[in-house]
Amino acid sequence: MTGEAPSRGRSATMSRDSMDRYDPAALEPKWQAYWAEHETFRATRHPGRPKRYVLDMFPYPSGSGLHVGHPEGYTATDIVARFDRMHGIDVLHPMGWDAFGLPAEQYAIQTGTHPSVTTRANVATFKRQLKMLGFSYDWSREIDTTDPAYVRFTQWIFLKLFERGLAYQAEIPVNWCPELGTVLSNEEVIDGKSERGSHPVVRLPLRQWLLRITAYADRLAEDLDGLDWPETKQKQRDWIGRSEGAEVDFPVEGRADTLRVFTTRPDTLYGATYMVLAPEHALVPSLAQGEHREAVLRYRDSVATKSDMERTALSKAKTGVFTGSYALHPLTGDKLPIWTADFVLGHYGTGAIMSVPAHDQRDFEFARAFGIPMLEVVSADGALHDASAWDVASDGEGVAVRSHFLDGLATAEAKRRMIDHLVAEGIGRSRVNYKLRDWVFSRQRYWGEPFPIYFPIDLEDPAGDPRQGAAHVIRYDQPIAVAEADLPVRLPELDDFKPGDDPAGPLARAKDWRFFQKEGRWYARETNTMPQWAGSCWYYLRFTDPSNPDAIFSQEAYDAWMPVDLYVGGSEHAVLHLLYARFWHKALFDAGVVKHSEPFAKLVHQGMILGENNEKMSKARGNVVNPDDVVRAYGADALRTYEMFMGPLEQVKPWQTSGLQGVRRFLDRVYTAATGPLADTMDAVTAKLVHKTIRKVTRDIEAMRFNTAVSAMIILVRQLADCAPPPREGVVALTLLLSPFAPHLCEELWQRLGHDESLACYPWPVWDEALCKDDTIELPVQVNGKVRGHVVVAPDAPESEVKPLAAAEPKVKAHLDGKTERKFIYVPGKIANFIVS
RNA sequence: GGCCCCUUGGCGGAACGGUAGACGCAGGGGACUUAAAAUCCCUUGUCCCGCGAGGGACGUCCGGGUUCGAGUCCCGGAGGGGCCA
Repeated sequence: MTGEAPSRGRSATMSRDSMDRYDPAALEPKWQAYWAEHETFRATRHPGRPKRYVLDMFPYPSGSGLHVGHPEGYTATDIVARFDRMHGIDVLHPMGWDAFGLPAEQYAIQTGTHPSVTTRANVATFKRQLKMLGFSYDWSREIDTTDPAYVRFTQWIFLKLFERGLAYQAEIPVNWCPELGTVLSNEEVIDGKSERGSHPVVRLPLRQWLLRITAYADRLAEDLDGLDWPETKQKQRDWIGRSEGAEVDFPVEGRADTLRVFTTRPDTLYGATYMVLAPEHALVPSLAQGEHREAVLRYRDSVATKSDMERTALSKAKTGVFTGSYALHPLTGDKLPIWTADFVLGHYGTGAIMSVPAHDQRDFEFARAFGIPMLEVVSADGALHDASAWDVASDGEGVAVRSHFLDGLATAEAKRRMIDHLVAEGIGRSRVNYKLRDWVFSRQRYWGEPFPIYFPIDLEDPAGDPRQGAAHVIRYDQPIAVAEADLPVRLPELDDFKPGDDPAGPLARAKDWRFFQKEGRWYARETNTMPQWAGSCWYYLRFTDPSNPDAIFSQEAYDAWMPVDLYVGGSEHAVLHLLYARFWHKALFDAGVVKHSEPFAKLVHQGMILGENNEKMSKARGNVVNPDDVVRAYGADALRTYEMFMGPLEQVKPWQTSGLQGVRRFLDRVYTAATGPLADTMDAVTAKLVHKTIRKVTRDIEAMRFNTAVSAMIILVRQLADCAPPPREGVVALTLLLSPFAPHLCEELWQRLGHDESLACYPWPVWDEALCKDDTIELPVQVNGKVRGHVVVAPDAPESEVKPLAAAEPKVKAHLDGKTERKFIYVPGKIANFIVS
């Protein structure tokens, strides 16, 4: 029977086959409809049951729809969610849309289509595709960050940050992208170009909203320790970039000014031979003296367009200009020339450094380039050397030399003593510096959350109407929070979404929206909008109570589901989204809104799926695989199972349609085996394999090793099909084991096996440990570490039994003859090894 | 330049320090078929010896080390990738 395979010819003449065969195109919609109708995956808490919150990073619904990379992580979480439900766990597994963002707005600018229209259409496509793949989301919890009901609480959180002094305005040099008409965060600028679209970016001072993430720098770094996260933790630590050191004040010769520098090596202070200011440092123009002035200013202007990366690359030739001024060494009184150079950044530390060329590579190269002397003050061996003879700086630790009261001290101790001395003299202090900077939070765009902030207006003519263009001054220094009851502040309708040259952004053109009168006084709304990160900073919280009309969520809902137990998404969000979300969560924790200090207990990054040619999938490379096509040709279950079978979840791996074909063949075999006649008894060998497979698949899913779980099931179905007919018990077990991977197929088989209800909450099969044990094994026998033969013994056979057997095995014996035994190693169940000579 | 990760057949990948290459793909051979597709079965790391059964050597990027035993642990190097500069 099983040998009589169903015919599945491609040609029309053969398609009249009436035999029962696996037809995902019919099966999959059937079960999707069943799940929707029965609300199979509605998340509800049952008293006394454990809970699990299994979360995907929700997508930006782009115009091009899902690509095969999306279902990778989504399938992994879906398997975990389904597996947990079958273990009697209450599961929250939601999905939503991170729907604000530039592409919809760019499209609006080009076509005049309102971004909300584009967004709605894109969401519909994404939702259709996700449903097509059979993910067990609780769709009643779907959220959309652009929904005013959601925006209301994004704004509410902003007000919490504002109240707590964590949101503030500043006139700061920002990354202005004229092409996009907006300011970009440092993270969004790559190589002096916008991350999106690669447009040039220049630095301009603009009024911006900033979030004081630096106030949380230490906690963001320290609390990583308790999280079950991958290397991402180290990336975040590096990004925060905590460094301990000292601030030192250097008087400027002949002036009242002081140059304050930050250094991680206060122990090298006696080795400082010159000073460097960032070209944008406030004192640069006034320090540029006499004949140097013009060159300094010209140099400063030439640097304005360079990116931080270009400026600080170690490999690049050092440039810089002498200002003509001198600082005085705070301990020796020596004159130190003050230079300006682009390798010093205005926004790191104090924007000024003391240069110790003997012990810092950049300082070393700079000093070399400009003939500045260098002085060794840290010696690896305690002896004195001539630094000017070196090829590279010596930036390691050692013993202080030529440093007066520090001489002979090891670096760590020398740092401490120097800081004590600076404090005593009142010329310096211990200081922690961070690479992390406050988060530029405003964008000059339309399609984002409006700020719930407005400002008073001073009118020249008290009777004037600013909407009509009456002369006025907006008092940006007096921001006022919109009352909670008035949230959300909705976006005005516009028909022109272009950013224009006005850094106030397109909302500034909606005059009726922007200006309003209250108790006789005119006010102006903030016209900036929030960046796309805002909505994704807290969506996991809203999923616990997505349609609560009164509050961000109820305490019961929060307690029911938080924290997120498993969070899966791409590693491209390792520092941005994941750091921002943790920051908001901690601020909400301090505000008493949430009860956990961290939102995401366990994090996993799925690896990217490359095109069949091993390159990143992209339209330009023409190697994009469309899930719609795959599902049409092979079925959603085959796509899901294949993506899990490709290799370890975290790994980058290339798509292979032939591999997908192989998985489809596997599903065909399962269908064929399960839908034919079944036997009510099972032989011992098959029973053993069934139980071993249950154990392996269970453990593999728990460890998220989905690829090896699939491989175990492939082996099992072969064994079952070899039985004629296949044993019912084995087929039942396989159906349950495979169901998280191929849920449609397995629901169908489950029904055919005589069940009226979905298997979604049917208890997961359990294995009999006794049945998993082998009675005998083929124990490999080595001679001097090389396998020479095998003996069949019990796994736990004693050495006294194994050794004579092994020695007598002919092939082993041949290698033992004439040799003297030195040692015998026996690891029961693993190996026997004769050491002879 | 720094930090981190990776490197196993023709390909994707398996392997608590214990028989390297499970499973899948691709390849070869066969069954079924008028033929093809589909399906099923066998086979497939490299080299050497042997008609054959079989036997042997080599083999997890390279060089060292630890160990009875190393793909796995340690040190050094090369190549690739990620993040940061």
